[in-house]
Amino acid sequence: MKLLSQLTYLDVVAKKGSIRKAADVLNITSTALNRRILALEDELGAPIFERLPNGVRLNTAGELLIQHIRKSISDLSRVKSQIADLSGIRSGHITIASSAEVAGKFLPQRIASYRQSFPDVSFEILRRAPEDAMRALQHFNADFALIFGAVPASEFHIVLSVDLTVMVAMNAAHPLASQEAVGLYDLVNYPAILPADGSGLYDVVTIAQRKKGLKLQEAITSESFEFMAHYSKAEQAVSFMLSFDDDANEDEYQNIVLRPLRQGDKMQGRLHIVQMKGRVLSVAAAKFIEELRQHLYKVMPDNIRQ
Amino acid sequence: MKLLSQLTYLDVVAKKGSIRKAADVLNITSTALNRRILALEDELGAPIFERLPNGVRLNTAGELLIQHIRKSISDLSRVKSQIADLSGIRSGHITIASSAEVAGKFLPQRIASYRQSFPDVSFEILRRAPEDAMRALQHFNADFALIFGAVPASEFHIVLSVDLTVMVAMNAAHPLASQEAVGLYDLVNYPAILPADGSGLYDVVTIAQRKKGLKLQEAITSESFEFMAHYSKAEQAVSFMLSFDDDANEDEYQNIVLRPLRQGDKMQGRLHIVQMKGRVLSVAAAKFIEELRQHLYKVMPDNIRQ
DNA sequence: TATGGTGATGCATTTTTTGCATCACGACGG
DNA sequence: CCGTCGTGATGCAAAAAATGCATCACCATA
Repeated sequence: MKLLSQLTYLDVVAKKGSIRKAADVLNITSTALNRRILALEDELGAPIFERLPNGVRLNTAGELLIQHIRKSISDLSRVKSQIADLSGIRSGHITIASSAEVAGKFLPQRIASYRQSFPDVSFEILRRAPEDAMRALQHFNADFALIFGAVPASEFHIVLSVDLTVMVAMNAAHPLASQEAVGLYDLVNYPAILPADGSGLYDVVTIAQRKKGLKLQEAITSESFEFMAHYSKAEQAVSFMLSFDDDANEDEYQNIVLRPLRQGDKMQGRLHIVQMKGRVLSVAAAKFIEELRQHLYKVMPDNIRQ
Repeated sequence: MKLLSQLTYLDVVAKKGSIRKAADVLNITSTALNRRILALEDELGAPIFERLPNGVRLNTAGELLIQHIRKSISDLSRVKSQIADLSGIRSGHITIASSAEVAGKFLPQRIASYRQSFPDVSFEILRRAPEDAMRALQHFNADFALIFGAVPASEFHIVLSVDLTVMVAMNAAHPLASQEAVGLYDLVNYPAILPADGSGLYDVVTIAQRKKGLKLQEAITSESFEFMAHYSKAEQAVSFMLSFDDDANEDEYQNIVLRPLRQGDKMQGRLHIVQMKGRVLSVAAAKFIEELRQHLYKVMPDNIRQ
């Protein structure tokens, strides 16, 4: 497409840090790309990139420009989506930066449900720790983010927040599985599988330990919640997952059961649906968020905040 | 310039309502312009213009797109200004939509003062009634506006407000000129030169008349404050002007004197410096507003609001 | 010191854009 | 009712711009 090409080129070069590599990705020769950059710098009257021996890097002017370009690209695709929507096409593309805690289980179901109504909308899920998810928003690499953890309301617009309860996940044959709810102190007797540092769930579990003055056996740390769940089948360990449904205590992973913590030991964290302040979402994205909102209101109306 | 051309073309066509006329302005043939539009519509997959027998008009999709394009143009020129500022060039262009009440006298002095520091910054003044000034902001035809009258804070960001006192302007030989302050009831004896309907000053004067239950002799209505001032020299009439300086009672138009209204008869209106919500101003424009602010604080510190 | 990577550049080629002439359509006026 | 005028659309040739190849100069690294 003509409108975007010039903008996209710059974006790719900035990301790749090399004109030749960017040209490779863009399926043009480095000569053409190089000359576009030179022409642009000439037009602006100032260089955009620093030339390093091993490539290029944005200078201050470039940082200013690329910020505008990324916003422009993002806005333009939104406008395109709106225009398509006017024509009754109902197509579009939604990019979501999501914390791992929700990317695995909650999101797929919601997307599938949404795509039953709008099969021409495509999705892209970026699995990002909270900090990286916010960066993706700032760089317009994601339309919105699902962040489990703290979000500075000064920089971002929090569309919706929901309190999620941490559940203890374990093998069905686990000694604690027979109890309806488990105590935090019981857990110290078993190896614990903890989420990686930087994830919101890690913070919640860590703070809970500190508050109760106890220490779990950190047997395994993993970035993958799928791994955590499956590993629980192999060893009598305990791990942690978020509950999106107050009823279901059984996880979709066979033989894994979820048990709540006892009253007083409950761990809670907050999931935020976040977008850039001042950003206008595409029709498709706005509808998807509306679908998320309605689902959450239906399933856990008491946990909604804001 | 390459980046803007494609965008500007659309903007001009939308404004002219005719491809041929727009092509004329842009110094290209209508063929080239027409084909650009066709190519763009092809790329978007939807028409942007309605074809009428006597030209073209934006359709809904076009309205969406042109809004984005105007914002893009405006943002890009801001970025350019910032980049130029980085290079220490301190150049730029500032477009101001200004109520007539301030465009004539107050603004020129401020601009001249500013340009002593930054001679490479160029200015463009759009003389607009409040409603039109706001429209100019929304269409990104102006960086900011000076509006004398009410501004809905929900849609616009009011950078600064200042209360301005209405002065009575008259010939130096006018019977009322000997008084230090004139009463509103005195004015009914003389023909009055009133600003045009739609201007903020007209509203202020009208409301004051209504409140006091009196009626001025509306001899002349004019959109031009210069005309009003000069006409006062020719006839023993009274007109109204805003005071930007609590000291000076003499206007720069020879033989015209300004007299305040008596206590209790005072008429006041508010001048707002307004920009679009969410809009980021260019370095040059931001500095100019800062200059305005500092000047107003110096000259009339007690009248500043917000 | 040799090597492999980087961006810049001259020149021929390809692709794109532009302009002219012309068509088809609809409004307006005699 | 028909001619005139202005509008946007389009085929074709010319002009302009972008591209690709080969090559240079530069620098880090081995």
